[in-house]
Amino acid sequence: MSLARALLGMDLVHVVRGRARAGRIVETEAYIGPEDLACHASKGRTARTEVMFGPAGHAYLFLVYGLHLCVNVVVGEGAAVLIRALEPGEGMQGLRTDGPGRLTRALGLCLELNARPLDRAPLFVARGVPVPRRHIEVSRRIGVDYAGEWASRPFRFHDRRSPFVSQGR
DNA sequence: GCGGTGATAGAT
DNA sequence: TCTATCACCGCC
Repeated sequence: MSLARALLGMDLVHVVRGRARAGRIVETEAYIGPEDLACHASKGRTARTEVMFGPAGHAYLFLVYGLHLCVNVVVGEGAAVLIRALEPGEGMQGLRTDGPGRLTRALGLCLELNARPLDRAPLFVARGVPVPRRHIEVSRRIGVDYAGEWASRPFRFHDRRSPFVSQGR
């Protein structure tokens, strides 16, 4: 929860063949643990969700709808923060980064990056300028209507100054 | 609005 | 083995 706010303004960087691709995080969602029915960890500890129960600061990547990768920062105890939108930075000009599937494609991520630490290359979060609380807008999470009351919890965060926030509903 | 696509989890 | 489901996106 606090991490979902703290990640706003930080840079997500992927180094591919010596070239960095980077973007500033402007939209996140918190998935708070096994009790959260929208969180994959609500299935318990499985081969897929195990990484969310591991060390904080590692990556949780998964494929959704057979086409799109999503990237999360692991919090631990079954919790993680989904990165939903970036402002294109180094090596990302002209690419769309507004949306969890678009940004993983723009960064060139792949499933093999799952469970890797996010404090070193090839994929890492770099210090940026934190978004002040007054600029953070809070809303319900996108695309989790199946999760009952959990779908309406205020777990989505975005920088209201950014034009690169996703348009999902 | 609708369908593609494949990993996952649970059922059979 | 089989089947339903899915933290999305591009095009109609």
